[in-house]
Amino acid sequence: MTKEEAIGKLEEIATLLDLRGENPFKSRAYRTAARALDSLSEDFESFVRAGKLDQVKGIGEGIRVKLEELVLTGRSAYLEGLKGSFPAGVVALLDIPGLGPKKAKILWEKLGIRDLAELEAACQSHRVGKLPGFGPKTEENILAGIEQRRSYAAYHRYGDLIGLAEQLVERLRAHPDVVRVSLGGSFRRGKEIVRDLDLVCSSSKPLSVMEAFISSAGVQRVVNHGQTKATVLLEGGLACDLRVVPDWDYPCALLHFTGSKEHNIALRQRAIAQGKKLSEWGLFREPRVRSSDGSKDSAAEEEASGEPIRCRDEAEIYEELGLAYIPPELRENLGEIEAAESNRIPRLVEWTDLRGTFHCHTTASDGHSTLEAMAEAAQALGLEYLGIADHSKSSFQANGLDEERVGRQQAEIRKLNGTFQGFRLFSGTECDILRDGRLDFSDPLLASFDYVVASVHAGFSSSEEEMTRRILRAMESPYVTMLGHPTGRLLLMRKPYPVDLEKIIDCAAETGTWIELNAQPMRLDLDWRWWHAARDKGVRCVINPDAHHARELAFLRIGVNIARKGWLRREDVVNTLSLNLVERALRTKRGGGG
DNA sequence: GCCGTTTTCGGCCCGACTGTTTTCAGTCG
Repeated sequence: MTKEEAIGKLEEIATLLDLRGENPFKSRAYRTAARALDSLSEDFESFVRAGKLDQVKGIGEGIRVKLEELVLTGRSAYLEGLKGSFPAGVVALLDIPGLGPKKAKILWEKLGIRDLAELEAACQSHRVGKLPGFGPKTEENILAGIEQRRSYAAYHRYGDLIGLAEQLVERLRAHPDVVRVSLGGSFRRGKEIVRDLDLVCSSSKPLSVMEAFISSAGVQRVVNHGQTKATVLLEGGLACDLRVVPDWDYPCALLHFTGSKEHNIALRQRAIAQGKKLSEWGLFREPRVRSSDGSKDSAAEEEASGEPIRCRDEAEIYEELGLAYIPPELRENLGEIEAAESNRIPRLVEWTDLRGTFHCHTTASDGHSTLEAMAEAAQALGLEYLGIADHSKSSFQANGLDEERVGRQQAEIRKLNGTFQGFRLFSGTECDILRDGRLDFSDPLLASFDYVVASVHAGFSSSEEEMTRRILRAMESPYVTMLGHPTGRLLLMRKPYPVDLEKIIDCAAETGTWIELNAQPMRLDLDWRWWHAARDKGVRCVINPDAHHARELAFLRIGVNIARKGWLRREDVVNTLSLNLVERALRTKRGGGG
């Protein structure tokens, strides 16, 4: 049993205890224990087998015994007993916003509701609103929550699919009959939300590749498959399409299946204007006029297509159309074709351009890695600096730091900085923007940090005017270096709070406040759609992982993808600056030179 | 269920918001 699996089991126990209405501190103990395991750096299984669990703070006699059973036998009688006391679907009720363990328990006990479908029916027949503690508004909210869940179910977050997507490509690449293979679709374009995965590969033996694909591990169901095309459902219901083409068709197939549709349409129109024809089957010169019934039979189409123009890769197709190469992230028909025409495609920022980052948490607030572990991980990634920005005191739920603990952390950072060579920790804070736009710390305390990330964590229900005023006021502060996750959205979970982003962007440009591109896969906030315009107004972007664990520094890569999608260049991203230059940049807004 | 100690049991993170209720419980961050 891996550590991650054990953590999952502990959390499952905690949830089930909540549902049973047990002492809330008991379930909290299981969650605390799960967090304690998460921070463990040693090899989990040997650690448990060596009987070292009792050294871990947060794991006492009771949980230790259950963990040992889990590791030695792979199961837990206690957990199975808990599971047996509820239908499996009851746990899913907790996914509906506004439904916690107490209400879910009432629904199950009083109305016998066992899953979301039954809950929906009960709300529609107004049986829920009659329960004590429930009312018409709750019924409405539950129905809206179920609807939202349904509409999200078909989508997946980019960040959640990276591992799986890369694995699929590697597996195909290793196949002896595969010549070239790539991901396509919206995933290749770096969209934050994707519906399915598209794979394109070239081979002279498509059947053998197809067979390998549909029988590979992780495929739950084969929806359909022929000689060149297959659709399968992977675990979690994610659909994955594979196209296999002869190698000379590969560039056009990849271009076609990468999209976007709008980009493809624009490219085709351009081809037609040049007396050419572009389709998934290839690029052709002097196409014959299409038959009047507009039929799309592929063989007939190829025959009618005219003389093929051989292109070795996508770049040659663009070249043939008189365009500079357009990176997949930009293929949304949002000006990239015009830019490619006049050779104005920017050199987009790359992961290796990053020299450091800000906005990371440690065990001092709600992070799971220590200051030392974070610094170590940053150096292992080759970064020159790392900014620590734990929560401020108003974020009780996140164990925010008060003035005294801030002082201690700053001292700790100074001490650690004395031990580094060519690396520096910056002392920052993720300071709450309070309801009236004031900051959670006094100016003198804010001045003691190297930088300040200002973020909204509460009062999401303010009107757009209030929220905008609140954030603008915070940005006016000379101590606020950057605005954290500007819209507070959680992809597929929570809508952004209402805020006038144009005003925020203008204010950022005027005050010299950086805007964060929060690279947490759930956030990816500010959205890529705003960055091109923000950049043109002179706003600087800072890509931050919002890491709560040392391994989450890797989120930076996802952030860079989104920055690329937002047309950002190296010079638009502050944390591509070297340590020396970034030190000056951090002082600029405070009037300290730079 | 864990921790720390007043070493045998009490405290465990807190405040705002929503929708219910008519003074507050449940949920959320």
